[in-house]
Amino acid sequence: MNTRSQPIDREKSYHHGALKGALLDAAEIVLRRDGLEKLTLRATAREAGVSHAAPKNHFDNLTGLLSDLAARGFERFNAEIASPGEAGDTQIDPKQGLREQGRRYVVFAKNNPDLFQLMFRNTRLDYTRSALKTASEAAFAGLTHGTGSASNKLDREGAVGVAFAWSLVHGYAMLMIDGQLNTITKRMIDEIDDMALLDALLGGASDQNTKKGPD
Amino acid sequence: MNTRSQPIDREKSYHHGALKGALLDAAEIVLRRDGLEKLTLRATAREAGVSHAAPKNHFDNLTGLLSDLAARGFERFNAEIASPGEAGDTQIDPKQGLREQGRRYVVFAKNNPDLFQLMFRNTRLDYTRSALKTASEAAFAGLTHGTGSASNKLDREGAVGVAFAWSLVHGYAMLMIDGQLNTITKRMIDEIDDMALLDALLGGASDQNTKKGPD
DNA sequence: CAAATTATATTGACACCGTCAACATATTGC
DNA sequence: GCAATATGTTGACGGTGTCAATATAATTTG
Repeated sequence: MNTRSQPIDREKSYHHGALKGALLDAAEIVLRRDGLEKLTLRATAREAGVSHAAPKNHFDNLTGLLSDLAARGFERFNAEIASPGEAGDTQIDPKQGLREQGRRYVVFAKNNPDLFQLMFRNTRLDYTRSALKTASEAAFAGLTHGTGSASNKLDREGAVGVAFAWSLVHGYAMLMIDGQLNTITKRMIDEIDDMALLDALLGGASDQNTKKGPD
Repeated sequence: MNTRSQPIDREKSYHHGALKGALLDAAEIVLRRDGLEKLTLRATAREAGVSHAAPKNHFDNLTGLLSDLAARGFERFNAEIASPGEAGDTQIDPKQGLREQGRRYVVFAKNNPDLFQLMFRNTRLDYTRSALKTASEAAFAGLTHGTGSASNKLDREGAVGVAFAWSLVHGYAMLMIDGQLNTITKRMIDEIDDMALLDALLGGASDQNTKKGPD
């Protein structure tokens, strides 16, 4: 209770200060530690050390919390997916860039499986919420940009290209997360890593000894 | 509802007769009518007209009910996906057959979105349950068979082929179900149907006037 | 500076959920 | 007919989201 200097010291103050951010942090912890199923309003409040109804003031309801958390996810997603060559626009090979972007897509899903499912699973998400709306739209715009269709309008060929690339990596990520990909890798003569299979799948014949798996 | 001549008259009998099947039927109704989120043990029992704890005798817990329901889904899935040319083995063109199988995959997802998500979403499913185990294994075997890799063991090329085709259609189905595909179709100059886009995506240049949509 | 107002957090209640134990009833085997 | 078993019901528990009522902090206002 030694509150001094700063406006509030937290710890034991009735008011928490910036609770919204703290709740999102707490939700992220719960999501990563206990999984998407256990991510509840009350668990989040518990993790943040506040009462069970405190989140209502900041998120209205569960959908609000999940949506804002998904928005955070899309921001990270954007930062990680956007090819470094996109900012500087110094691409060596457009096809190679697309492969790299697809690889990052799957890596993100592998490293953040619960967050990934939260972001792309429709249920309990409100895409009209400003935070989620802007972040997700930026993500989708980035995807179309990555396939070469920079314009806002897509012709038939461009749409097919985007849908093709997106479906491929998204399906791979989902099958991988849900464990169904094992039904393939387990039947292989010489089992290989998830990411190695992805490289073989994306690369055509990019690299032969794709035995690396830097998670 | 006027069942007679049968062993029990239902309606008001304490024992229900074949409750397990009736519960699965009820669960299917709830799933289709109220969605996967609302599919609960109690809602199923309510729909079947029995007490809230009745399902426990037949399914142990919620996982049991969902798993058995998913098993039913995989059986229907198998019946619908397996190409008619597979039994008779009278395929015109293997590539054409694969396209047709992929199309059926997406059509199944479109017609049974909640069931599809139940089947392929890992959470709350127990794949070691005999019913689900056999049905799902049959489904996965059918998929590998469809891509030409009939053997139980997959070489590198075969595995890549299966993973490629599966990821493509699975991703498309998921993006379609979750509504994210709209971000593509809405940006198209001339908007087209989900299935038309799929045809263009799968077919390469199979058919030009793919405007049919027999749902 | 004190009072009024607003913002924020707590408490308690409600209906729903899955799950379990205790009980009641029907079916089956002897 | 009676015991044993299978099946269904009832009631309880702790968990959940959500809401209304309350309490407290922060801010504005006079």
